[in-house]
Amino acid sequence: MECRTAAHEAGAIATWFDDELIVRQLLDNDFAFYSPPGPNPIPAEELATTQIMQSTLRSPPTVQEIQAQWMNQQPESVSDSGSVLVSPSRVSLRERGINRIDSNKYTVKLKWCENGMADDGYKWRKYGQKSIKNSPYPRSYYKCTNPRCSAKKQVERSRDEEDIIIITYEGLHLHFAYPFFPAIPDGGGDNPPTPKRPRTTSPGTESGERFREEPRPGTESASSVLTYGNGGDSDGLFFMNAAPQGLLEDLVPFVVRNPAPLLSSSYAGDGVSNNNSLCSNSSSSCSSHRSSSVTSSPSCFSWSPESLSFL
DNA sequence: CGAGTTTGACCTGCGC
DNA sequence: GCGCAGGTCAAACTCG
Ligand SMILES: [Zn+2]
Repeated sequence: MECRTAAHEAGAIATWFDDELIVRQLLDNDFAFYSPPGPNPIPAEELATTQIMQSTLRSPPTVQEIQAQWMNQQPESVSDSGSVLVSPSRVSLRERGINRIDSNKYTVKLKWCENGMADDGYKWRKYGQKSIKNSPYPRSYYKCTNPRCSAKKQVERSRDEEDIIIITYEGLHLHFAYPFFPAIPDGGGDNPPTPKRPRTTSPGTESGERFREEPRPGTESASSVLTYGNGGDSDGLFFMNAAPQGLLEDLVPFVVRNPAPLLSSSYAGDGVSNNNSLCSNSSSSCSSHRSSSVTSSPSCFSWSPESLSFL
């Protein structure tokens, strides 16, 4: 509703390019504090492998990490259709589980994990849940808690594969991920970074609750699956390097649109923000109910081979 | 008490 | 026009 910003509409109508402009404007105006990405001390390559691996255990990979992965692994090219083709293992994102539904909508399939709380760095507030016609599982609706952000996401469990969660992202984030803001007064856009993990909620909710029907013991398993650990909000330093684009999208979109080094063209693509959410966190944790609130996202979110695998 | 979740009601689009 | 299904609202409730 009101949240829906011009960016949102523009995206729907035209292309995300418009959004980009808007976002940029916002950035210029509102995010003065934004500091340009600093050079990454760690070689991208290591970052990719090392950090991501580590993050798997403790915290969700950051955009930076993912970015690095992509940069290293794939010099890919983008097809006009919006899907990205990767080289080495060149598989289109579509094949990897990322599908572009609309100019500003993407779906991501994630493997569900049980405990971790994967946080995509953004806070989400659940505003609805609906049972879907041919699915035994309900779909949850989330909005970014930032009042100026129109990003939304829908989380539902795949009826075919119970351990797969399908997340549909819609809209761009017009702000940085929380962790990224040190102590910004506020104007920043989002709320100040929360040092503690207030409630990371969503995790529970999304999947937890809805899916909680049966907390699946760590199904995550898959070896090549990237699972986000939780790190709470903290890790989300998404886009530290990603310059302005950082705020816009999280990983996927990022990847989608900038398969190439995002440093340059940044998001000219379409945008979408994605976060990930999902997973329940086991009931135990999240489910506790609101475990949080805002959540970030699900507990652990893992990119399965089918979805996105950086490794 | 504030922030977030839950959940039924309401709204809207679409097919018949 | 009607009914269904999906999406959103908002009051009530929970938790820290
Ligand atoms: Zn947002």
